[in-house]
Amino acid sequence: MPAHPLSDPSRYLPQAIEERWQRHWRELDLDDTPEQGEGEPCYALSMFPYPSGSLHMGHVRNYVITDVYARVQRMRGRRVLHPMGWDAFGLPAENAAIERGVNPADWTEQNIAQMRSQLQRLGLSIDWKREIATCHPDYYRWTQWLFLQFLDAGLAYQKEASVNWDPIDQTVLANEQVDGEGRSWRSGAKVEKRLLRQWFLRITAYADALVDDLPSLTGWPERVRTMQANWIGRSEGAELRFSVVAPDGSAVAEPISVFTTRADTIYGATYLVLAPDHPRVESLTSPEEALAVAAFCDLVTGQSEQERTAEDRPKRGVPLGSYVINPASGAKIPLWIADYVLADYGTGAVMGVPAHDQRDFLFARRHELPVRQVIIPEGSNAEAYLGEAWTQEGVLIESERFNGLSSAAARQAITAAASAEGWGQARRQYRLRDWLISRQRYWGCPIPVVHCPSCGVVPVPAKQLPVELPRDVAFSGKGASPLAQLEDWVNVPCPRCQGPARRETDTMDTFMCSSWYYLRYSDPHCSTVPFRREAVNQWLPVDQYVGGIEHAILHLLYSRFFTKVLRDRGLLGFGEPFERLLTQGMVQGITYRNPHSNRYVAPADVSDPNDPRDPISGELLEVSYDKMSKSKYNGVDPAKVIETYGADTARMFILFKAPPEKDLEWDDADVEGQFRFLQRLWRLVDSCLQRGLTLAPLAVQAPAASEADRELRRAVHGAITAVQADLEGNLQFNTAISELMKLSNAMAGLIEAASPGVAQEALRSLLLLLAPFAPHLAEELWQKLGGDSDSGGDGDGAGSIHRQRWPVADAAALVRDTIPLVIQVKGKVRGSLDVPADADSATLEQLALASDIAQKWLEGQAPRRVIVVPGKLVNLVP
RNA sequence: GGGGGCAUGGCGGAAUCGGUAGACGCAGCGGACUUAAAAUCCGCAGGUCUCAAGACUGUGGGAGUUCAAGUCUCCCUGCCCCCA
Repeated sequence: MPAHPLSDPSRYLPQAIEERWQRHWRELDLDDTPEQGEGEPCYALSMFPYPSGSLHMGHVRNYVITDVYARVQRMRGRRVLHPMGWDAFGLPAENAAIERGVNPADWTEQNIAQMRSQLQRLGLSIDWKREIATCHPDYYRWTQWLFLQFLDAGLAYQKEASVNWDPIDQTVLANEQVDGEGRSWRSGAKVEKRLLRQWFLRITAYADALVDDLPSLTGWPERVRTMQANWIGRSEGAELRFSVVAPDGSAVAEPISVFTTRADTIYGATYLVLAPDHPRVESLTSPEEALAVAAFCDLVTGQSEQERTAEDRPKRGVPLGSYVINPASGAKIPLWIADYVLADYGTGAVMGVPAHDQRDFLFARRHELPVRQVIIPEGSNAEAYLGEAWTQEGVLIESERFNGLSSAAARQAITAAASAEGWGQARRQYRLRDWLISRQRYWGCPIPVVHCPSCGVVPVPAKQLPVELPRDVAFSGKGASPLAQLEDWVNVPCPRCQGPARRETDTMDTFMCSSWYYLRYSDPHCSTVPFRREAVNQWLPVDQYVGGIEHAILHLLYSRFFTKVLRDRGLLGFGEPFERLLTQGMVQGITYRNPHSNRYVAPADVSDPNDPRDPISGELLEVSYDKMSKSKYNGVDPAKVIETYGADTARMFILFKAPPEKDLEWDDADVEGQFRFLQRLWRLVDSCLQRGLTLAPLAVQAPAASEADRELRRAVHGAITAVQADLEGNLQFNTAISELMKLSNAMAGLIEAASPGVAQEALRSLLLLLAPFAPHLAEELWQKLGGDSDSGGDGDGAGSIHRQRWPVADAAALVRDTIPLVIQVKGKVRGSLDVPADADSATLEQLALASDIAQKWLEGQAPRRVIVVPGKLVNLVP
């Protein structure tokens, strides 16, 4: 008769132990942040989630990675801050309000409660006493306070701007929230251009600092640094001024400036183009062209920036009827407007050099403008010119005093001449533009200013913060922001003159809220300032930040910007928020697609995974691993996995299956395999207990002498060394876990033959190494073995394995008497030989030459050359 | 088009400095236990040839440097990501 599973002590039942230990740890306040005491502070941070209501595998991966890091650091004696919070403002809450009539605040709170309890089942060592949510007034009060800091510093301003308007969500989007096809990142709608008065943060003022500090971020992936540098897009060039000839032939006082990185091509400029919304278009349009120009401007207004600048689109434009003078050659060239020139990029005007710019070339050909070649490839002649733009560097021709110069030399010479003669100067240009932060939405942080007819924009005084979101609001989903419709809330006295005034009804981009949350965790309940200087300077910069690559530009750039501004305001003692960054890969689910019907099939409906067939038509299905999503039926619910296998298996699997930065393919069979490993550990400890082996102090310490003892100690200390190496530098959890498997395999074979002291050391080390990865099982086995009775004299050690110190490898245990020496002949491995570990090169050479292997392969000849790599191999070259 | 990255068994992935390629796991195969199955335990396993011992071959393809190349250099092909 088999024993009842629950009463069978030889079975590992995670459900029976995990909740119990989680309760025990809470009672011990195990995860509290030690504000004082010994040990270096260490800040381990995961990117906080949006409280959508359900935890997905991407979250699990993110938080487990950070948790293992945090637990290892604690065991190594550091004081660790490991907090969690909620990026809680945003559109889904408001959409829920519109669709289902629930209050966004209530909806969000419910979701937070649900996700928190799901997270807690993972056994994360998070200090929940420091939990924050960006939608709570005691948090967003400080977001508003920080906004006022930006306002005071001249870094927040309002501007009438052509903005990205999302017709579905009825709101304005930042450039970063519009994808390459001109669609909203959230609704997927084609974005339109609209002219509205908006709030901006002057991130461009920090463009240089944001680029220049990138090389110092050595703990960041190269990829992310490159992406940020490209996003900022700094280029060195020149601003050149063209004087203007009005349609009636008269000179105009104000010249037009262009920015170019190719000042060397100035003699090739045969026309000049303004953006259709450039402020001078109207005044420089001749009466004859007025109708065509107005029609063209109308056409362009409806297009997104991406549409206008796409390379594969025809370059459309119309002439204004005015002319400008090429400042270098003195030639009179026509002035045009074209859709591919953007008003807010550079000066809103570009010089057209068709011979040396592909876009200009296409435009010139379409509109029959002259092409004038002024650069030739070095070593060629002018005749070699083909029917395409020559966009590379070369040597100047047809450029008067600059003929014969190289492109690089000419850029300097021409810029210097322009500067001396007053028609230009060197200039830096950025792709980055100011950050649009206004949102015409309810569920966001209100912008704390009042518009007064007599005083203008007046900041809400700090002591009146927060400007609270009113709770009772009607959500129709149409027209203006719900806040704008609340007259009671909108109408307030001006803080300065007390006259009637109106509140700002825009709320902030949620990226504002998430640009400083990592500072708040240092003292999350402080009610006098957003963060105390001593607290942030103690804990920050963040030692290890973990999150998805999708934030490589948005969140990570904004956070760096905030940090630098706050440093310059004297509020922080550092200029970069995140010292080390790990961008974890996606979790992908097995995806079955019918290539004929183009429909997805749920894995549960596929009866034989080795021969996947459509359950209806019987057609062969295509198998791939894709990002988990509802529409592909390929999602795996973390709650179900925890229910079936326990949190420890989920944690181990997710860490073992792939290196953290790589995409991870979820595979049920591999999860099963991971569960089996934990069961083997359980049985290993169980069999030790059966034989009376525990972690209780031994009365007599027998000297470790047997071969089994030496071998076991070698395995133990080899594992400690290897795991240590995997956790330093790049966090290689996958190989760390494989080392644990190797150790457990070795112990299964050796522990019975080992003496009690050595066996104890092995058990103890295995469990300590396991503790960060599978905290519940490690604790259970530790307590079963009576580990606390052997807490090594550390008074703090009692109560939990998680208060123990990380094991230290004993180098002496790794020493071997003999090692296998590889014998190569002409670089090919021909065999190996056991040799004394401490043999010197000369001895190794002699041993190798005397070996049977050498006899066989050298056929009695003396080798021409012998290479000895001590401890590794001997290569004999005949 | 520009920038960045990747390519290793049936699969996920290992392999500090150039030094025994394929650790660890999944799937597979064989065996033990069992009436049987599951679970568990033991073993095999890159490919080709061979009864075997063994030999040859092998890290996307091609060249090069080296005593020695998955690792370094150049070229090509394919895939992924970012920006256009």
